[in-house]
Amino acid sequence: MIDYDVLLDKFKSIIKESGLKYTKQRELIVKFLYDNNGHFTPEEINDALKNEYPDMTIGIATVYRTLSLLEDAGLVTSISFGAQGKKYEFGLKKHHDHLVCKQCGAIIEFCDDIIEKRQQEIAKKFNFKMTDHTMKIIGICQSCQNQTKNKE
Amino acid sequence: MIDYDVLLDKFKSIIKESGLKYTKQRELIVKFLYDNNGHFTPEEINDALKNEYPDMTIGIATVYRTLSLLEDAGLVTSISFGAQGKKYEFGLKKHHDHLVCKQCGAIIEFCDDIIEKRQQEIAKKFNFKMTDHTMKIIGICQSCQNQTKNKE
DNA sequence: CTGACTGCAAAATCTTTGCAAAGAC
DNA sequence: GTCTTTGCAAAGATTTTGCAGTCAG
Repeated sequence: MIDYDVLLDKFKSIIKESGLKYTKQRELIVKFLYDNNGHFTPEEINDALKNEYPDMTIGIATVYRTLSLLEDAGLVTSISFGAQGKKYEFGLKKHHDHLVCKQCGAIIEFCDDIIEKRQQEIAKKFNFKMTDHTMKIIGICQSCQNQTKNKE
Repeated sequence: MIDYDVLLDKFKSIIKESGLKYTKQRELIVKFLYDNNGHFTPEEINDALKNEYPDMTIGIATVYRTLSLLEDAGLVTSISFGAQGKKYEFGLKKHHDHLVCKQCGAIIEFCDDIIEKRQQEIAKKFNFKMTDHTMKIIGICQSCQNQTKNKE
């Protein structure tokens, strides 16, 4: 996994190159996603930061603006849930896909070389310049399967 | 492709089994998705139906309610676009995945057996009861690539 | 008839925007 | 100092819900 200092440098370069400014808020959001391995809604990120830094006020609008900025820069990626919005995760890890439990919302990550390779072949076949790809396997996770059994 | 009459029968059985009612509005929405091969937002469907049947008033709420019903029944499937909502398509065609152009929003469908098979293996590996899966390859489609070149 | 469905409008979500004050460079 | 960013609150966009009337079975 990329080192936090390296990440910070990368982030600062991107900021600089775009003529943007480096602010505490932006750093905290990057740091949060770096430190917490997982998938978060903008609101969750906002709440967590409020909790962790009670003396700072970070507006939800800033979280949205920053996430959108970070996503453009490729530092975070998002996974969407229809009308129920998006969840964000740190983007500079090895590419991976997701298993999503439609009952409890749990997300399991996995990576599969066969699929990764095949996706590239498909994009090529359609003359598509692939910039990203996502795969979601939707279903019921093991623990939810067990719960359902118990209830019946 | 499944015949419209067969589809209608299927739809009616589902309706009956669930103790629901068969209404003109529901039929029109199913028919629209059957007739129009493509991906539509609830609003697009609503507008199209308003256009096609000017003497009927179909509320947007009904479209949402029906789509959700149809999705549960497996007759339509949806593809999500983050905060920009969902698009729906007719669901009883061969399973397939999507290439999405992030510039013009075009959606190309494709189907790949290698990926389909691999997805099942992965779900099994994680003891996941797969009910559905989606793959999106995001990028720039060929015609948008050409346009960008011309502008430069 | 009875209970489900509909359209409407109001409410609820989630996200974006306008603006004055604050902060980065 | 200048120009971007921020937080707030208000505005937008999308989806859901409550309700009285309507319609299918």
